[in-house]
Amino acid sequence: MKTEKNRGLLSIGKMAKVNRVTIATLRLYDEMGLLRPSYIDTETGYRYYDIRQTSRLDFIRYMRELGLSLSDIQDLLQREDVTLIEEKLIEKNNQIHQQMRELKAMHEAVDRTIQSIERFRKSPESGTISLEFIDRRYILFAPCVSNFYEMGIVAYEETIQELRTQLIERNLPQILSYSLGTSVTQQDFEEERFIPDQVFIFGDRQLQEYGNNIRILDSGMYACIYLDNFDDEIKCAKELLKYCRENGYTIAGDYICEELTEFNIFDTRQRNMFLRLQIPVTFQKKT
Amino acid sequence: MKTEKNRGLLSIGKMAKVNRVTIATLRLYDEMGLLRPSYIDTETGYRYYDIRQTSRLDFIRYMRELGLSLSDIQDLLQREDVTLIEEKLIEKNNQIHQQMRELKAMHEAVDRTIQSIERFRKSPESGTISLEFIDRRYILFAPCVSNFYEMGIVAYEETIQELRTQLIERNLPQILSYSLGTSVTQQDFEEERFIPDQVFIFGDRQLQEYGNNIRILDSGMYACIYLDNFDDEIKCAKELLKYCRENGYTIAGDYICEELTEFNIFDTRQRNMFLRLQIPVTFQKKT
DNA sequence: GCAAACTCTGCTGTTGGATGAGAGTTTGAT
DNA sequence: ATCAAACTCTCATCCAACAGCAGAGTTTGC
Repeated sequence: MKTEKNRGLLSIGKMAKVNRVTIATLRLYDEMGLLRPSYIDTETGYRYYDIRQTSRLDFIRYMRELGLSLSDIQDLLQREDVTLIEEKLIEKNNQIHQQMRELKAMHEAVDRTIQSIERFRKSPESGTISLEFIDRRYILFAPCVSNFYEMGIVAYEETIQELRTQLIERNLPQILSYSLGTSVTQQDFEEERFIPDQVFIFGDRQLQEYGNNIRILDSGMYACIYLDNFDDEIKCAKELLKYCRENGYTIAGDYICEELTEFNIFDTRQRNMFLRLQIPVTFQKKT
Repeated sequence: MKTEKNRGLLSIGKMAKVNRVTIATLRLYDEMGLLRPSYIDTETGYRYYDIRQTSRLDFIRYMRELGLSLSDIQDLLQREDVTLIEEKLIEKNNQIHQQMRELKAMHEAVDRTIQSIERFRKSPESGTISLEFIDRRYILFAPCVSNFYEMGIVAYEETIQELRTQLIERNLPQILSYSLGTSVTQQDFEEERFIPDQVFIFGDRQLQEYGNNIRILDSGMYACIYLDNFDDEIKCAKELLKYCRENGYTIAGDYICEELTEFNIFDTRQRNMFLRLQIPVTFQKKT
């Protein structure tokens, strides 16, 4: 009934429509003291807003977009200090830079995972032996704390924990977005002693920035064998070694087991992996 | 008391520590069926996990980082379909690109706001007349729907709504991060008729990509007067016109009122603005 | 054998709203 | 003036993804 006091003012619904917010939001802001309606009908409790209050609402939404909480905003509004706002903005700009870096890292991690899936899908049949040129690789390694060839998969998982710790220390994305590898020293391998030396992840050039425990696997020809079962590793590795000897290849470095984990999530009993065992080799040049 | 069944398994606390999650999180995942403990003691209800379950937990956390909800993840896990996961990852990569763009836009918006505050802080005293070179500016405009010189500030706010609509249509950041302006056509202005022609925001080059309602304000010399009160605009504009005439400047385009809004948030009764009125001028070249 | 550390269930709290019930109010068309 | 439609009020509940607590029971290590 009152048409005197709210002349030129907007009902909550109109205010909401004009500013593209919901009525609930306006009520919340009122309750929190962020944006009090210009006039409230004391009898009906109806809220009426002044169109000029849009600027304050703008401010609130802008600060929200910048990631400030409503109570932070309330604080800013109460203090009426532009310098403080400027500080928040500058801080926000730094945050944005940080977020951009994180986003980039995430992007790379996702790419790696996609590649890994593709590769898994297209890897050759189990038992296939091949001779491949493999480009230089950068790895982040940890020494093996237990012999998982003897102690089984649980020991392997424990060993990986150490690697995980290193990833966390370096603020790197978690293990799932990398492929894993283990090595046996050349000497042990040639004498057919399967003693794990290192466990590692394969990264890219940028890994070099992360200081310790980084190693480069040189580019070159590798004798490889593919298999899909952790349990057959030693058998296949020996087969590969025999193959190298029969063909007169010279072993040129540590034995490597590369693990494309795919997603070992559907069966908790066993890692569902695909392995590519690798022996770096060189050849007698024909002179 | 039971030490048979949980041999080699981890209590919830150890599992939490190893994976750097909280106990509460593990309990939640159990409840939701995302990660059921390997063994539960039926008498005590104690949960025991297998170290191999870390891989599943890894997956959950990886997907969480990618922004999937727990129920989405549950879905993925139940379907056991790697293709689906790959799709999600590709989708996520697109999202990341989008986010990067948004972040960049936000960064620019924040920068603009900071600049605006700085400028406000350092603007000269009210009433100051100056002659300035102003560089080319890009504006996004809307025609004025009402004469706010006659109808007052409420009409002005209504006019701005139209501009706001355009910003939203173009997915541009909200009004607060731009400075506003209004114009009067050269002819009207010279004949001292204050009829608003356009209302607009000042943007940057990129604005050109946004199609319609974009206009360029040419670079050149402008006669300017600063003031801090909306109500004095016409008075000051006339003064500025008089000044131009007395000095023999030739008016070379539309009259512009640039509004540095600062933050008009602390006093809801009135926009707390700082205005720079501008008349583009040219001079008789001395020959 | 005993204390310390751990774990259980069930509850509440968090943020920034969304949604809904049930009652009352305003608006616009007749 | 009337009546329905549209609007608004308060109060309550719900969301996601946990965090934290209380009070009771359990395991561990010395």
